[in-house]
Amino acid sequence: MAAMGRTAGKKTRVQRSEEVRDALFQAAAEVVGEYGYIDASITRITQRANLAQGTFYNYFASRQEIFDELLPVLGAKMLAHIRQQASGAKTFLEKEEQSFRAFFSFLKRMPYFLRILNEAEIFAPKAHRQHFHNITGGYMRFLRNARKNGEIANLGDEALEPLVYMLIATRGYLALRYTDENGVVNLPEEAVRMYLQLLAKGLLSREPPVSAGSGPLG
Amino acid sequence: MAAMGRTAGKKTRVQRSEEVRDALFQAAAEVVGEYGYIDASITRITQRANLAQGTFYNYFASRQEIFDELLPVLGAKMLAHIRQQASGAKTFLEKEEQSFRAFFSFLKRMPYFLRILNEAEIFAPKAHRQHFHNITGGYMRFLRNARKNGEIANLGDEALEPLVYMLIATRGYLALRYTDENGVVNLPEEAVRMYLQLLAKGLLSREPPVSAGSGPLG
Amino acid sequence: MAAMGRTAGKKTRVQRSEEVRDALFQAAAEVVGEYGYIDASITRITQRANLAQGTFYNYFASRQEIFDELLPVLGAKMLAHIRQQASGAKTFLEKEEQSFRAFFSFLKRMPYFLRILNEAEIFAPKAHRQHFHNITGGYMRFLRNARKNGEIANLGDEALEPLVYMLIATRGYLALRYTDENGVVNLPEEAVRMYLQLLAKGLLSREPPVSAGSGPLG
Amino acid sequence: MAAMGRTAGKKTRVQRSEEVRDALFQAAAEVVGEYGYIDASITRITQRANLAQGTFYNYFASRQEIFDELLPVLGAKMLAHIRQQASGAKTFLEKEEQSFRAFFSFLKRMPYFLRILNEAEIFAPKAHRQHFHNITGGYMRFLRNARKNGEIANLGDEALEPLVYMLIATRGYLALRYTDENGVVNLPEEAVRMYLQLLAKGLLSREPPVSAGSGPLG
DNA sequence: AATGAATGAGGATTCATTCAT
DNA sequence: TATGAATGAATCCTCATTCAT
Repeated sequence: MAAMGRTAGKKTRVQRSEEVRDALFQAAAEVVGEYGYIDASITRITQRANLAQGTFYNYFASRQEIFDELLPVLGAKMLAHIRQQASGAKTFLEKEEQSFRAFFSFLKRMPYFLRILNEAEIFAPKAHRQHFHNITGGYMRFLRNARKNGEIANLGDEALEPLVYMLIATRGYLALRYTDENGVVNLPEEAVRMYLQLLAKGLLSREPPVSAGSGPLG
Repeated sequence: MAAMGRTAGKKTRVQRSEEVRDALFQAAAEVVGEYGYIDASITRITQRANLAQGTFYNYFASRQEIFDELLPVLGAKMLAHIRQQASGAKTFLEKEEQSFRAFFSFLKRMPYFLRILNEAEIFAPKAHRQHFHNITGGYMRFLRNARKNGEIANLGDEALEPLVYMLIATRGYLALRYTDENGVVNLPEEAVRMYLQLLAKGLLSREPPVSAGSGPLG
Repeated sequence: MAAMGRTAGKKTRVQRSEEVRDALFQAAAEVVGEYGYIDASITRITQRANLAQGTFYNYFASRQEIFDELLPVLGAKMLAHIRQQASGAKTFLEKEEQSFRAFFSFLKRMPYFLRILNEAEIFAPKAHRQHFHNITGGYMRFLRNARKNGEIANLGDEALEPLVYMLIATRGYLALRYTDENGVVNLPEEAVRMYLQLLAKGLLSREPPVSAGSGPLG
Repeated sequence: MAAMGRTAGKKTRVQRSEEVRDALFQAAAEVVGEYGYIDASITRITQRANLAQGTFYNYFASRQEIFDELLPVLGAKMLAHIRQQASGAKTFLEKEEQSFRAFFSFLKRMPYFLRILNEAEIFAPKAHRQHFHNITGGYMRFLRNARKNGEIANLGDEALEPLVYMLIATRGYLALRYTDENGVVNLPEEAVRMYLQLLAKGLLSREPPVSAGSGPLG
């Protein structure tokens, strides 16, 4: 009995501890998503978690520490979501489309992720670098594979890397562009089509041009 | 002669005033470039400009005011630079290349611009929106023109807009990627080629694929 | 017992909190009394209370907030004191005398009250208005009562109101007049007599005048 | 001719100097009247006078200096006005009435005076003391005279002095009471009557009282 | 482990005053 | 003498972090 009680107690204690930590984490994610890192004060975070200020420091050494944890944890969830969504795709383009769409469906489910991701570059640069490393690494592997399979042009790794950045950049900016004031993202189909067409065929028409005007920012 | 003297004297007064304002502006740009908006304190800015703290408030009503001025002013310089660099290009692709390269050569000349631009989204959101509006507007016009001339595929405006975001996003992320710890940007030629190839032909090989592996983030 | 202990512990926590708040309040009252609102900086107040500056903001949202609290709290004490002192009086004139004297004996006990009261008109206008409202309201009721009882002349409320202002004004100015450089008030008996005589009989002699000189400010 | 010119020039210069000084003084009076001493910044004062900030210090050694000058100068004007208005009165009570009314008619003409007067106690205490000394001195002489003439009761100077304070206090508070939010004073006739009745006969009814209620602030 | 009060460094801003022109 | 820019001291307030209970 006593043993059981102790065991149960210990378990409960660890569990409880994890629950508190999770509550803080979740609160931090929401608060950062709503107010941005800059206004994500310990007060706000602990209030949202229904805890006292001091409790925070039983679980995280500093404000920065929880900031640095946000992106890795949520980024992993994002990757898992995307993988799962894209798992059924066959061809290179199909996979691209599925994972492209999955990124946006993830944002729909976790509206605060976009802000956490964007602002991390400034407020959690280390975490941001790490996240990018993960993302680009995975993407590189995917492209190398497609290259090996002859699905995409035979490009060197030096070309593939900037390409990866382009594709990731694209997702981020489009998300920003199509997020409304309530933080809800709504990607138009045209954008998906355009993205895929760019990948598939580029932009140029097959017809000879008529004449040239001014430049892109001209 | 007396008139000249007076004029000269008055000019000097106004001139000095402008010089001080410019010094503050320049100091702010550098400090924000180095430390980010968040750590760009009035103390730092005025110290760098060799002025007393109070002097700042003779020229700007608040810290936010100078923050809000940074991007518009420097953004205009960027546009001027790009236009000038791309002025000789003839075809759509040439213009894209020139202005693409010009963006990076501008960053070489003004290393602090990138950080000012990136962080403005958070710290000077109004200015950032305006800047984006300018940039995307110009880009749209350019693409419409190319479309009219038959240089690019006949896409609707609903497709053009996401495209613009993709292209701008690309520049920003590549700049980030190829900026070293000293803030110096160094874009490899491979990246330029890749960018242009994507625009010109897309990614797909003309050969039939062998098989498909995992997805892009897989 | 455990319950008692817990209760006691909790009490102590709350108690200490109240002690600190009181210490800040008391310090603020003294500092304002000595230096005036304008020079009652947070630094001075917290130093006098032996607390860190930041502690102030755990108890008051702003400097103005504590300023706004000074008069209501001390004003209530003044009223309590006066009521208590005047409780034994029977006739209208006795009551007037007792409460008149009580005002000054209160100032003896709380030398800083006078300055807090006077300057509140400028630095805590809302509180000052409220205080005046309280005071004049009570005075009006008192006078109406005396009127009903036939103790004083049968005057309309339109006459009573300015009268109330006259009587209150009198107290304030006499306090000012008879406060020395150390902030100690010392009302001469002659002043009390004069005050009561004015109320009782007015100024005029019952003899016919000889002749008239210049005016009051002549 | 040259001599005349020089003389004229010199005169003009002195005149001009005085004009500027007056303009600053007038501006200060208005600004203090509108915003209070605390918000009467050099910037505001000089702006209202259409002069540069620095010009102020050619005429006054400090902000405090002009503050200290406000009340003496305007106070003298007030006295002159009252004397003039009350010059025709014959009896003690007539003189009181006339000068009482004159105080309020002066405030009508110079709405900013009341605030300057009231706040001077805090922001120009020396000037305020001096002003009070002047006022009370004149009032004392007036009362002594009336006493000598047998117009008022035969009171000692020790009684007369508090009396003076009561009467002056009365004016100040009634002015405050009957000034509307636009700074316009409007004294009801009832207040004048009450004031004069108090002086003439006091408050008490000639009838025996019925019973006694609570005290004045009870 | 939870609490929440105490701390104090740090930063923006104001404004009287100085001073070179 | 008029100007107005430069100065820097002074002050309120915020908030991450510490620590006693």
